[in-house]
Amino acid sequence: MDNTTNNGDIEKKSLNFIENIIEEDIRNNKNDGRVHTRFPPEPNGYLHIGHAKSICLNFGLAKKYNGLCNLRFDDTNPAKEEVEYVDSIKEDVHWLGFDWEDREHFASDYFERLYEFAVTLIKKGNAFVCDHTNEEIANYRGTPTVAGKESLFINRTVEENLDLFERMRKGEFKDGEKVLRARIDMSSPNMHMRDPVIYRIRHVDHHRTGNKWCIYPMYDFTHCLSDSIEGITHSVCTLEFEVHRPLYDWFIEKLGLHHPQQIEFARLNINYTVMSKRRLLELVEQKYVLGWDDPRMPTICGLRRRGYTPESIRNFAEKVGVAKRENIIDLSLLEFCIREDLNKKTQRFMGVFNPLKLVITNCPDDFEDNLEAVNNPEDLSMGTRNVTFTKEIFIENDDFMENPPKKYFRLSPGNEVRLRYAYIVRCTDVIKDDKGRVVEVHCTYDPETRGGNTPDGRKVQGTIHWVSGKYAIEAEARLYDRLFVKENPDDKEEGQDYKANLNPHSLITQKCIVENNLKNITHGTKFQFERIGYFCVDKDSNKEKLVFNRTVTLKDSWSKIEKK
RNA sequence: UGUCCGAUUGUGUAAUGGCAGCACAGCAGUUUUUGGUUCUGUAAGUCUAGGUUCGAAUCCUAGUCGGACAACCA
Repeated sequence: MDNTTNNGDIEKKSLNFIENIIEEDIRNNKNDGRVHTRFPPEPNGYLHIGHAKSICLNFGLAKKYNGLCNLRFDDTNPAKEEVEYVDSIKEDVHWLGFDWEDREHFASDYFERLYEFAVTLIKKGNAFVCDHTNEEIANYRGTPTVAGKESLFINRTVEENLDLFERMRKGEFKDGEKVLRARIDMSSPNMHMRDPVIYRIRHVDHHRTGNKWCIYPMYDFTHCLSDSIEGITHSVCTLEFEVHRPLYDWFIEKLGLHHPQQIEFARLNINYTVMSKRRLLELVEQKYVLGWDDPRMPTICGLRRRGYTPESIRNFAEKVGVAKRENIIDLSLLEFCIREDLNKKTQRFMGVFNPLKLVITNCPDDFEDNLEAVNNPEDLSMGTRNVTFTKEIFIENDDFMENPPKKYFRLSPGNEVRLRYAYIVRCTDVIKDDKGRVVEVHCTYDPETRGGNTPDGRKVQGTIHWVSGKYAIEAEARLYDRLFVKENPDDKEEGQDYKANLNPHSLITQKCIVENNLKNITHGTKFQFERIGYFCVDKDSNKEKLVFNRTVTLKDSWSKIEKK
């Protein structure tokens, strides 16, 4: 793709290594220049942001090269798979913004054809039925440095194998009694080529085929053939499948089928979180989090509930790049992507999280003033709203200091501060309780500064947010932070596991008081509390009780200054 | 002590034998009725050793470091 820069030069946008391969294939008219990818999840868990990278890659490649991308469920292990997961996966892929149209496939749809392929392999002498136990097979396989030994059943005749395989299908044998194996090379340095099992007996109902089958094909056999059946051209997967590629190619070649090219890239990792299905499942099952969609989880549904947008995740997937090198992405990049998106899109509101009462002493008790507030300074077309100013208001506790350090721009005794969209006030008195804590601040307001303007041109450094004591409403805020305290959750003491690094403060629930314009806000709405962060309305929210999730804080350069 | 893969600023990612660039993070400023945003500037990198070449991050050799592989999981 060519981009024109400011000075009119044509700049070649750099390609990742997969795009390079594809463009080379197109130049060579391989597959008649067709590009067809697929996203092949196993429905045994919820999708996470690592899958999002793969989804964006596969669908993105198809789109970029005018090709197609299929959604295919790799559902060959009925013991672990459920419809619940199928549904959530479809929902998440759609939510991310991708459409597989009528190309929704299941490996289980191919069971009959896969069976026929296995029969062909047997007939060609490339597969045999083996009676060894699980344990024997493992022992015979050898180790990466020691060659394996051939199965005692490797020399069965084609007829015997055919008969046995058919009887396996008919259910004449118990689980584990027999398997079908590919006949390759027990001394291969690649463990996957040491006569791998391709069919096993499992008398278990499958979520789609019910009790039709009691033998199920293994991944290596199923995946390449499913790709081939669907006419996939580029089969993109993660690095750990690199050693499987010779097997992938072996099945395709032995059966003489359309040959997709498997290409491996490095999976996504992000610091301060975990990304394996096993661990995410563990966090859910052992109740370290509240569910798959807990906003602290790196799952797609968790990020969605947290307030992330599909655009921000797609942009993130773009920014992390695609390569073969192992990588750990800074969480700050993800945060950058969501801030960038929400900054442009969301309406601003004011809310106070740690309230301090502020009384305007020079106005009447029933003073009320409706002030105009800009909804989004980044997008004036989003209009304005009214906020009501009253004699008693609340400000953030942090926005007042009795003995402020240098460079503190907010309220302190004798000093002025601007109340956002309202007036400039000067602190005249501080009321304390018997323990010496500040419980109330008295100010005078300057009526000439309505709207926060300074007609006299005077400079007021600080602007703080506020809510009316009379009109503000209460809400629950759920403040989320990183799930783990360590960048690498595996960085742990001897004898502990990664869960010891769970952040005890990853969720803080607290009350806040917010402007009453938020009263009728609906589930899913995203907005910014000025000077605090981006929030969204949680699904637990209702008319009686508003619940807001903090998606991400605003960048906070004051905290850096403060530390110095 | 096997096979395969990888190694570029703190983190990612480009440069396809010809000026090591971009983003995030950092730092210093600018602008600002959000200590947000914007804009500007700045520091920081080719794992090591040989070789090929006029010229090497790129090609070759050896080493070092990291990862993957020994489910009837995917």
